[in-house]
Amino acid sequence: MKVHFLHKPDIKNLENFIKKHASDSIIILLSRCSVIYDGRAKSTLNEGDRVVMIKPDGSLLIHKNKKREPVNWQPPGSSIFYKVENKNFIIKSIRKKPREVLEIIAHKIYHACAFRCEDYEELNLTGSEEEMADMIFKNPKLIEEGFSPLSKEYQIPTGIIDILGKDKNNNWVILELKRRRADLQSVSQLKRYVEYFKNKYGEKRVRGILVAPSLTTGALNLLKSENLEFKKINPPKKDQTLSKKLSKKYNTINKTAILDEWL
Amino acid sequence: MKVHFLHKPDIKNLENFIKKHASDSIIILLSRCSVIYDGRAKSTLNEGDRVVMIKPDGSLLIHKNKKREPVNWQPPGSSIFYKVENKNFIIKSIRKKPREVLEIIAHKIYHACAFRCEDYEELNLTGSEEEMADMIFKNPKLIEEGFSPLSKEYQIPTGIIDILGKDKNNNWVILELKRRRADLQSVSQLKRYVEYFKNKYGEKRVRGILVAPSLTTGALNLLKSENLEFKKINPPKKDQTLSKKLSKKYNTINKTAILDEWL
DNA sequence: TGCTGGATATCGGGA
DNA sequence: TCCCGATGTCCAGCA
Repeated sequence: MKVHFLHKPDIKNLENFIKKHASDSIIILLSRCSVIYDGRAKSTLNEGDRVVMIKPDGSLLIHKNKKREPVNWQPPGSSIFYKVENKNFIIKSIRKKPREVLEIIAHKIYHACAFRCEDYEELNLTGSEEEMADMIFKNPKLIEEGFSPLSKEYQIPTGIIDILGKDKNNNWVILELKRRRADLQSVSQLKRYVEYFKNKYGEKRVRGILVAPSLTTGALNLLKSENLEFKKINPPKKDQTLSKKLSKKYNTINKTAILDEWL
Repeated sequence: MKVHFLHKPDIKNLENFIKKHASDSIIILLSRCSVIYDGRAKSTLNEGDRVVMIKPDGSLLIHKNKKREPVNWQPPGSSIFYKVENKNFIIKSIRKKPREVLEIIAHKIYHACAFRCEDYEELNLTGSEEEMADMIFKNPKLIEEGFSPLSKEYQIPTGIIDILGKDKNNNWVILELKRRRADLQSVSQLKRYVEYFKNKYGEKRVRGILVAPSLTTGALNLLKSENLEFKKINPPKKDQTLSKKLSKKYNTINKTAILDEWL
């Protein structure tokens, strides 16, 4: 059985339900609850309806009816404790380092599910900064004619340079890559690396280039005033399909047709 | 009725179920699905068991059985479409700006819930950077004797200064606050602000102080070499309780006793 | 709407 | 473990 559930459970049944399933299933509780958190910060949340999700890896999420972010949470590795007290179902999650304690006082449980979630597939993502770096390494003249990349992820005391290389005049070139619009922090980062290299090799032999699809106005101004450069490059997106097994299974789905119908 | 649910629903029933509830309820689907995303980046996720959560504000989350983060998602404001095709239930979420499209191909739906989630309470959080700023404004000698804060969130072309003030010798003092261990980026940020002020008011009349509970080694080295300063301060945590109504309702719960029992 | 920086950020990689 | 930076970061506040 993939899914077990209790509708409007008796609180004693709920306790057994969680005891039975929490180790290998995602537990979802539709509940009316209050929440107390104390750790890196500290918070309270008064009584309201929320979705509580507890994963077998110790992650815990409490979701309101809005936003992408959980209102309270614990990261993987946290330990779960629970008990019944005064007709409330109380869940406590403890993270050891840093020490953080989260307590859910569930006044009502409307519905509980346990989902034995079998998943052997990982996300295949394309369009990352790393892929920009690979592309530039394979095709350095995307930056400029005569550019030679020498090192990726080159470590210096003030950080990690995305790509270090030399230009056709043998100047050092430091690239800072951003997959999205670059901002002031991106420029600061590049400047920090360039300054270290200038201290080491002399003012006139080090160039810094910010590589990104675009720049904020503030970033552009700072870049200019610091004599740093900008090269517009978009992160590459590889072609992707779902696995063959899948395409076969559902080969009558015509994605273009779906799109036409919807858009 | 707070909660409606379908166990092993017929796909046609599911369609009606979602049509009926999606506008005012959180929809949770325990499903076996594949996911395609294309937007700022692009991804595929092959068939596996996942929890899908759709909120009335358009947020959409797809959770695997591990980690705090959803494997795929859409932020609030996205539009949901759905339909049945080849015995699959297909959900499409479209975000307009930036344009991002997410498609869930649900091969099986094990269980579906709709939760009319009524929640009028907001999170009360303490221990933020903003509260550090308030504390320093009220009690400036936490920084040093004779420090006078003049402005909070002071905007300059290269960013926003947390606290701008003067010391007892009438030097400008720029504070950069961090609620947690400060790193290289924190130092760069402070340095960026200090450099703007030095250009404006002269080298010797501007000090920069990083205010945080601690520093990484790299941050400390950079701070020293740039003649910036460090002041160790922890973010304050206010006393908090759940609302009176609540404490009254559950006044027999003794939190200390709970802690003793558990820890 | 764009810009800026905080966040209980989370997460992964490297030393 | 600490350090460092990416993230489809999300999100609020402000000009």
